[in-house]
Parts: sequence; C-alpha cells; structure tokens
Amino acid sequence: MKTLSEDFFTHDTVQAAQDLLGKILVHSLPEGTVSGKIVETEAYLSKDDPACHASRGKTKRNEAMFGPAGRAYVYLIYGMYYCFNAVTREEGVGEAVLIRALEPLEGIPWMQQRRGTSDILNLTSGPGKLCQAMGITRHHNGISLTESKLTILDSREDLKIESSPRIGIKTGVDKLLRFYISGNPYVSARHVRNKKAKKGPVSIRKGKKT
DNA sequence: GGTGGGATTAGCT
DNA sequence: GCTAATCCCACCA
Repeated sequence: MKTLSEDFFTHDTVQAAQDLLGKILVHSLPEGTVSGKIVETEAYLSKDDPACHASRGKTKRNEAMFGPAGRAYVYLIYGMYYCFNAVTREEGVGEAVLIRALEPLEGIPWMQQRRGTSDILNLTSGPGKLCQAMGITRHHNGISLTESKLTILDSREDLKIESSPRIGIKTGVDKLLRFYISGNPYVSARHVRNKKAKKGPVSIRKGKKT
C-alpha cells in the first residue's frame, strides 16, 4: 500500500469523501504505529453550506481549511475534543472531509490506554474518539498528510456505501453529505436523532471503481 | 430501552 | 457573553 497523493484530495470534495472510505489512516509514533480503516466521513463545502466552518470566510481557527489539498485541519470542539479533517480542493477554496469513524487495525492496546476503555467498539467510533485514540491534537493542524507521521494509505476493496444527513450540525441538515460503509459496526451514531433532518440513509454505490 | 444535561476552551460578535 | 462538525454518565422507564 502507498500513501495517497495530494492529487487525490484536489479535485472534488464529495468524491474524496466517498473515496476515502476503506482507506487507512496511519499515525507513526515513538510508542509504535496506530492505524485504522476509514468507515465514515462527511463533506464540508465552500458554496451553499452554512454548516462549513469556512462559510464565513477565513479566520484564525479555520485557516488550515484554506490551505493546499492533502493537509490536516484539526480543531477543538465543545472545549474538549478534537476533530480531524483532510483538506480538499485548491489552496484558498476552503473545503474538507471530516473523518468521523475508523475501524481499529494496529496499535489497539495503545488506543485502549488513550481512550481509557478496553471496549474495541468504543475506541474510534466517533470524530472525537478517533482523535483521542490516534493521538491527534491541535499540533497536527495544518501538517501535510503526504509527508509526515500522519498519513493515509491507499487500499482497494469492494464497499457498499450509503449516505445520510450530517450529524451534530444545526444548518444544512438536509444535504446528504455523510458517507459510510453500510453495516460496518464502527460507524458512529447509528441511532443519533437529527431532529431537523427529513431524509434518511440512501444507498449510493455498490462495489469499487478503479 | 431512552432522554437530558454537564464538561471545558478558543475564538467570534 | 455565547456558541460549537462531541462524549459520557446519571437517571427514568
């Protein structure tokens, strides 16, 4: 397997969000390597998307989102947790893909220690959880995902993908910009109630294109 | 099974 | 001052 190139993140954010499913997020640490398969993502767009942090222009908080494709955008949410995004599109556009859940692969004992639980299903099944398990913090904000300790590896397998409204936002709720691997047990919040959302899950693709 | 609220901080208005 | 792309625990049924 090889590292995804900057090119992968440049063209289209929704496409990248779907194509990131099944890829492997890897963090190489002194203690050892921690990795997991991406099973859930959300796309955040620059146009007509009030839920996107970049929608009101560049600020100190979101400036990494306006950087070149293939960088990390990490921010603190609710004062306690970090969320990890892969920046997409050309520099200055301000779009990204939020990684919402992983299936743990390597470094599980270390994840259990960081998360304070031995429950495998509870290690990386949410955006805040996976950052804690993977050791991702604000220090990773803006770093390159193609040439650092934090990378995403290519992987190819057949996937059944579904989409649904995004979770935890108050605007733009009806856009189907959340993507996940159908039936995967590590997908977060399968019973989350998004009160405003009118649309349910939609199956959008079976199998894998090359 | 389900719901409701608290934790805790940076940055915007 | 208030909000936020969350998580966890206490409480009720």
